[in-house]
Parts: sequence; C-alpha cells; structure tokens
Amino acid sequence: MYADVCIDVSIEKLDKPFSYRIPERLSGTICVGSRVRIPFGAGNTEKKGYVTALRDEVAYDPDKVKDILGLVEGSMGAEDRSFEIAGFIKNTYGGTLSQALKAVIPAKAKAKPVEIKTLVRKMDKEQLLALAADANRKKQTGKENLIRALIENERIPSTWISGKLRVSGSTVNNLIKNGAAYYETSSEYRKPTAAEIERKNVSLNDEQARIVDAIDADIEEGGAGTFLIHGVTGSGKTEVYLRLAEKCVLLGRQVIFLIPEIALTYQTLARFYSKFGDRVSVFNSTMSVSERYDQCERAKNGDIDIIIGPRSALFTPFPNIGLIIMDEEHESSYKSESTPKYHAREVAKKLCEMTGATFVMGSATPSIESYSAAINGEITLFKMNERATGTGLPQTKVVDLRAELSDGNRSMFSRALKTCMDEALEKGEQIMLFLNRRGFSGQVSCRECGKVIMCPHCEVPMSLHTGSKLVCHYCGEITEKPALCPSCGSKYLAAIKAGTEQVEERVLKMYPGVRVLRMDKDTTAAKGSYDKILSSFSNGEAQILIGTQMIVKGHDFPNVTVVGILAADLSLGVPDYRASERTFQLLAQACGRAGRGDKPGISIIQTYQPEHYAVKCAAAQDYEAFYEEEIAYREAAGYPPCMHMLCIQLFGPDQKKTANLAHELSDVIKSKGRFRLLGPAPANIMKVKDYYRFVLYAKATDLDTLFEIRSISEEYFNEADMGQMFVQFDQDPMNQI
DNA sequence: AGCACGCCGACT
DNA sequence: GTCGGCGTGCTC
Repeated sequence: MYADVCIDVSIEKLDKPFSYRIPERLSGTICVGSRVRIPFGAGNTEKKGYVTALRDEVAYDPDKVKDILGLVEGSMGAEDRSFEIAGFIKNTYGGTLSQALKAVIPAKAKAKPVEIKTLVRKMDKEQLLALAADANRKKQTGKENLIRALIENERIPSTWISGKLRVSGSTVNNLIKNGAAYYETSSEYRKPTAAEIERKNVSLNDEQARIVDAIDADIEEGGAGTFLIHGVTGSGKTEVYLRLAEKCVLLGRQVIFLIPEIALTYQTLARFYSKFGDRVSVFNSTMSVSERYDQCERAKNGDIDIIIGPRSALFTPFPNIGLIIMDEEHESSYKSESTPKYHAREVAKKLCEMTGATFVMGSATPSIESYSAAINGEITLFKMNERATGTGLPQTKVVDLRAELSDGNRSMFSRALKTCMDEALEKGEQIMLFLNRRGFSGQVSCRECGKVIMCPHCEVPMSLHTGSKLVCHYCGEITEKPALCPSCGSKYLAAIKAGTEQVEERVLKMYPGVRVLRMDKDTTAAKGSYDKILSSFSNGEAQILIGTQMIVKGHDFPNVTVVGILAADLSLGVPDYRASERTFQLLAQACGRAGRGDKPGISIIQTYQPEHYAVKCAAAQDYEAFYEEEIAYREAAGYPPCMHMLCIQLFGPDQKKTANLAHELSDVIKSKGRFRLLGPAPANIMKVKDYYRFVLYAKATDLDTLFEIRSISEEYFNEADMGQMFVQFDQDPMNQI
C-alpha cells in the first residue's frame, strides 16, 4: 500500500502529493488525514505531513519511493471534514494545500507554543559594513543583502529571510558562525478571559417567534438551509440566535456562533453564558496553542455544545454541527486578509452543505452579495422591523458642507453640529465624533461642488500621485490633474486630508477644559487599550470621543446623545467598487449610536455629497432603497455579485521587472482565450516595504472562467523566471492590502 | 525547508 | 592544485 502525503512546508514547489510506502507494521493504522512522519530529501530529514490519499500503486519510480516512518504522536490528524474544507479553500481561493490545511486545522500539536525565530544583530555597523563590502567583492549577493538588511534593522524575523530577502539557510548559518548575528527564539502565552454572568428572561415578539419557528424546522430536518435575518439594530436578533442555538443543542447537535473580530463584546457573550453555562466556550486569536488544543479536545469529546469566535471558530472539530450563525454578516473581518484569502461566509456555506447544518446570517446592513442572493431566492430572507426595546430610531440630519463653505464657515464643524455639541456639553451628555478616514488615499475632490475625479473607464475615483498625475488603480489609466474642476470650474480642487489628531486639536481649541478621548490606530496600538478607552468613555471620564471606524461598532453608550459624522463622503472616494456599500454601512451604524439610552439622540452627517444615495439612504435608515441603487450600479458596471472578479497581485523588488511580468502575464492570458481583463495597474499602495505591487483584474460571469485564468497564471509563473517576485490571488478584491 | 553538488575566488 | 563557501536544484 502507498500513501500520498502533503508535506508540511508552505512552498509552492512542494505543494503536490509525494508518494510513500506504508510498511507492514503500520498497515491499517494509517488513513486519509493521518499525520505522519516521513523521510524527505537527500538527507532524509524527518518531515511531517498529512496523508491525502491511499492507493495500491504509484506512478513514481517505485525504487525511489521511501517508507513512512510512523504516525506523529499526540497530534491532531486532519479530520475528514477539515480535509474536504481545505480542498475547497485551495480550489476556491488558491494557495497551497498545506496553507489551506494550516488555516483549517484549529490546533496542530498538543503543547508547544509557536516559536518565533528572530535574527538579531551582534556586530556593530562598521564591522557589518566591512563584511558587506567583502561579500560584494566575492559577488555573494545573498549574503550582502542579508548583511545590509541587518545594518538597517537590528532584528529580522526569520520569515523575512526566507520570504522577502530570499536568502538561504546556509548563508544565515554562516553569519551566525562569524558572530555577526544570532538567533533568538520567543513564544507567547495568553489566557482567555471569562465573561461575567447576567440573567435575563425575554419573551419573543411575534416577528421573532415566526423566524425562530421557520428556522427551527430546518434545523430539525437537517435541511442545510441558508437564512438571512435583516434586522435593524436593537430588533432582538441575539434573542433569536439564542433560541435557535437552544433548539439545536436539544437535538444533540452543536452550534458555531461567528462574530466579527472586533465585536467580541461581553454583552453578547454574557447572554450565551447565562443560557448555556460551561457548555459554551470562546475561541479567539490571542489564545495560546495549548488553549486552542484544549478547546478542540473539549469540542471533539462533546464537552461543549457552542463555540463563539471569529472566522477561525468555523473549524472547531464538533462531531455533529447543526447550526452556524454569522452575526454582522457584512463585516469585512470575515474575510481572511492573508493567504488563503477565504471568506468565512462561503466556507460556512460549504461546511453546512457537508454536514447538513443550518446557516443563519444576521445584519442590520446586509452585504450586497447576501441580500441579492436573498432577493433571487437562493436563500431565505427574514426581516425584523420592530425595535424590541420600543425606542424610536434616532433623529438624523444631513448637513451640506458646500453650503457651509459658501456661507463662510471653513471649519470642520458645521453650525448645526456645533449647536448640538454646545447643548449636549451643557447638559453633561456625551458626544461621539466619527471621522470616516478610509478615503485617505488621495482622492481629488472639488471643495465647491463636491465633484470627485473619477476614472473614465472604471467608475472609481482616481488617486493623486506625485502632485500632478491622476492614476486609476483598477485599470491603470493615467491623466494629468486638471487645474480647474471639470464640473464647475472652481480652482478649489484638492486632495482631502483630515485626521483624528486635527479633529482633537480643533475640539480642544473650541472647548477648552473638556475631556476628550481619541481612538484610532495610534492610540489603540497597545494591547488592551481598545477596551480601556471604551470603558473610560463609558464611565463618563470624558465627554467627547473622537475616532475612526472602530468607535461605531457594537458598543452601547447610553449617555451619548450627539453623533457627529465629519466628512461622511471620505469613504466614498476609496478606489474600491464597494465604497458606497462601506459608506452606507458605516453611516447607518454610526447614526444608530446616538440615543441608545432613554434620552433622545441626534446624528449629524456632514457631507459634500448630500445627494449621494449612500448618504441619503443611511440618513433615512432605508436599506432597501440603498440596495436598489447599489445593485443597479453593480449590474451596470459589472461588479460582484453581478459578475465574479479575480485579483492577481504581483510583488517584486524591481519595479520594471514586476511591471513587465504583469504585462507578460496579461498577454499570456489574453492569448489563451477571450477573457475580460483589466490592467495591469500599479496597486493602490504601490510600494510596500521596498516591494512594488501590480494588480490585474479578471471579470467573468461564472467562477470557472476565473479558475481557468488562475490556472493559466499559475502555469505561467511556474515556468517564468520569477527571481524574487511572487504572486497572490484574491477571488474578491475588496482589500487591496 | 534542507541537503548535495558544482562553481568560483582565495590560499598553500 | 586544493580548500572553503555560497548559489542552484531537487526532494516521493
């Protein structure tokens, strides 16, 4: 008997099955998914891998086939299921099988924390410069590069060395031997936090009961149905989830409850804890390897019924999944941002098909994909319109910043917002100022008429480069920046810039002595500072909270009566076909933040584009109207979900070579068939860490065409002289890193 | 990733 | 010539 083994190395060249003989003594103990030890390479170094298939004969030269050494002790083999999912991920999103397996297997080994190896500089810079010069003289380019990197950085993670720098291990060893640097290994351990218990007894309203009954029926018959609950904030979705979970557990099946990374709030957790006690567990990315392992063991042994966690919780090895719930379905954190770039929504769907589980998604602002699937009848839609608590929606007011400007108000606060802030401060109420900073990428807009310069071919805003050139990041179109606004002729045509720091400065100038908290990437860099800022605001330690996206998610502040959205349209200008959708979601969420307590609240949306449908619909809290406009745009412009897209990203240290590779690839793809290609164009952020990035977009009405393009590309890259260049595929180009 | 082979500069 | 070291290519 022979076995195909997928070896534990995430190098594309090795991403193929290697055949091994199963020796007599092991026959019967090895099956598909087994974790095995195998001799590999000329030196027969011991490697680990997963058995992907069993077979009676091998295609490879039988004389060269080696024996499997044995099973790996104390490790989790890949369950049949994780294997199937890994295959699905690899096929759908690209990447290697071992990468997919790594994403899918929740806990690999029993103990052993992940070791992070870092190369640390030991010699002083002069000595290293001498070494570098020596290496240069001997034409040892790899060594020279490594030394130069070491001169610039005191510490170099080992992933850089093999990845970015492409320096071989022997070169590193040589440097260590010379005493130029040494390896440092470190590991991290953290503990999961326990949520406190809070009991609540809620009865369902008619709307909730109707939904629970319908989905219950599907759970009971194992119908593997997919449901979307479109419910406004505060409509009691969590209670519905709880009832469904309860039903599922009663039937002896397990529940996976997915939440966006950022929304790991105690409010939700506490409600699950109070209902299910220690039969529920939490999974999160900061947990140590052994903690993860424990969770997996508990799940496998039937010690828990419910797991709550971000997208990785999807891979909990429950024996009999009956229900997967995805809360805040539209959140972008459900998509993995590193290879394999899978989307938890699609993987969850697949998992439900495999296990006969029911899939329930919920959101106040569903993604266009899901809603369109619901409209087309592919999934079942439920609406929850009643607010369970009975409080009305907050009042919203849209302020036209162009009018403010023409009335002589050049400050970032409109008169309406200023008045509301004055009043709230006087009454001792709290204020949230939300700065939509997503569109920082240099879109050019007219300060007088609000016109944003768009690419003539792609309907995305163009970005300003080197002061005078406008570039489209989707198709590569380049034009000169016009001196005057093409729409109204104004000379106030400039890239918009605004940051939370400037806002804070202004607020302090306007209200001296008022306590202000700022929350953005800078102030939340330290671990735990996120919760700290939110809780100190919640305790009333500050009256004004200024922040980016992160302040609008989840948290309830009952004392907040004014929400100010400064420059709402900034995120409309992101070169992304999803800009309107993101803007609508953010605005709708932000508006929902005001008046969550018993006091009435007001949200003020300041914008240069008050007539834009994303702004108008968010202010009116009208999702359907927004959807109609947005789907029409996607249909007309050929964007998902009306068409599928594939993003091919090319990275390389040499701008010209990388661009050439991108062009050659484009030609190769075009020569193989009549495919719809856009680009190549420089990526949104073209140069990151000395690597230049180029992107190519492919569009198709069916996914198979895109898969075909991907395999053509992969084939091309296997034969091309890639040097230090590499490539990434992304089935959904939402986040161009 | 890691091992062997082979090429190239440096040194006896 | 030989030695030592780094680039290159292959691994069931």
